[in-house]
Amino acid sequence: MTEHDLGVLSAAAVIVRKLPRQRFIDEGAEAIHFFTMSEGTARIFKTLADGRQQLVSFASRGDFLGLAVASRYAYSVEAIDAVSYCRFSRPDLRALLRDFPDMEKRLLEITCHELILAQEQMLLLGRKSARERVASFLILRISRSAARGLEPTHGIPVSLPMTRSDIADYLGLRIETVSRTLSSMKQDGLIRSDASAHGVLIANLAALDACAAGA
Amino acid sequence: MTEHDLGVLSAAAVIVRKLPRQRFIDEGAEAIHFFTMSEGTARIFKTLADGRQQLVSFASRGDFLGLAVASRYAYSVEAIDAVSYCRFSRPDLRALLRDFPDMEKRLLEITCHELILAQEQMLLLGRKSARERVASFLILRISRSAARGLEPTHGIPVSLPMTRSDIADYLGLRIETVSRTLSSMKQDGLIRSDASAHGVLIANLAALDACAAGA
DNA sequence: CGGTAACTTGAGCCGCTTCAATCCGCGTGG
DNA sequence: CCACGCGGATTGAAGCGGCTCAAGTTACCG
Repeated sequence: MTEHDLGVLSAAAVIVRKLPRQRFIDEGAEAIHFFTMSEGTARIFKTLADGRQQLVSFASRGDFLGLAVASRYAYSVEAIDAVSYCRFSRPDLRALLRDFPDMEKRLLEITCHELILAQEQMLLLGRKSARERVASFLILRISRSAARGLEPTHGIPVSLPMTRSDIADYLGLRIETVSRTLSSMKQDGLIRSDASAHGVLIANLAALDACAAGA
Repeated sequence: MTEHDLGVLSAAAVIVRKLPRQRFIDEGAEAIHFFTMSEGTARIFKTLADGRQQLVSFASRGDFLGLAVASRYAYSVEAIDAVSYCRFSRPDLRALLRDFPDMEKRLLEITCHELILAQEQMLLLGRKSARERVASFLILRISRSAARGLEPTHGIPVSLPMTRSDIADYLGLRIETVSRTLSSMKQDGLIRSDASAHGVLIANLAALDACAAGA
């Protein structure tokens, strides 16, 4: 979603702020609203009866939430850090799509792109080993991390603002496995520690890439 | 996709037939065409370098193939049984969308629905046990199997036209695990054998449902 | 500094995979 | 009509990758 679209949308929408851990979409609830993220990061996830969770994706600025063909939300969404978003009703969305026909095309493009990402994630969840999953995740995160003044001597910086628990729920692993895998990758010189646990430096991108691809 | 849409599309398209095992979309190839399935069943899948496969979905009559935001196909597609489909070029699709504006809305709806299915599958692949996966799969197949003259005394018939290998690749398991799980479900009275390996009868839907939901 | 939540590390276990041996169904040809 | 062959399915035994349970360690915040 472009900055221009966001502008148009926010004019018709209510702006809402949420603190970390607050939930603002509930899987199975009546789908009344649509949302576009304008600040922060949120976790989109599904839950099984006994509490097992699968994180379907991370949402950040520009992402579209509240997707539902039937009248109920297909997933829950919680703020990871401080989040703000635009909220608008289904009738308002319909009006917007009428007034800005290009937006429908864009919406289709976005949804197709999400579907492709979802399929890539199915490959990861169904067929990749723990190490391959973590490698894939780190590579995915490169684009999300501002590469300001990159210094190849130390490695490509990757920020991991979410907890290990979020990463584990995203990769279909347990937190211990994520932690162990990161340690083992440090051992093998693939990555290096950044300050704190919420960031790493990629020391050997080629090797990490090969690992992510399943080689 | 409705029968009416299929009619409109087939008027502008080339109709092609494929025999079992023939591939007609190649992951990574230039995405020149779009496709709509008109007969048979196909496997949509992604592949890793060493041959591991993840089946992303089964395609049958009315399903839309060739999705690609970038210019390359995101997955491969192969015929499972005898398949026929309509093929048309991207410019033709654009013309169709111009001439039938409602089709874009429908395309968006279809894609949203696929995305929701994909997310459900992520939950399955990331968090469900083998038994829960097979239970989920059988329940999913109920709707695909014509429930002609259902006889609750013998169980709800479910047809499994694909091989165990396809099921395994869809569920992120090995064929041996699928086979063992089905046997164990028979043992436990959840399902019964139909004639041949390509069909079962669901004997205890409630229990199977509970299992699929992770209870 | 104290307390808590997040992260790391270790040891043992379990579910799924791997490897291997049948078994079954079906089409083919003698 | 039956023997044969072949691909798919089933079953068995052993191994291993990721999970579970548990004990530290570190980072963060009052």
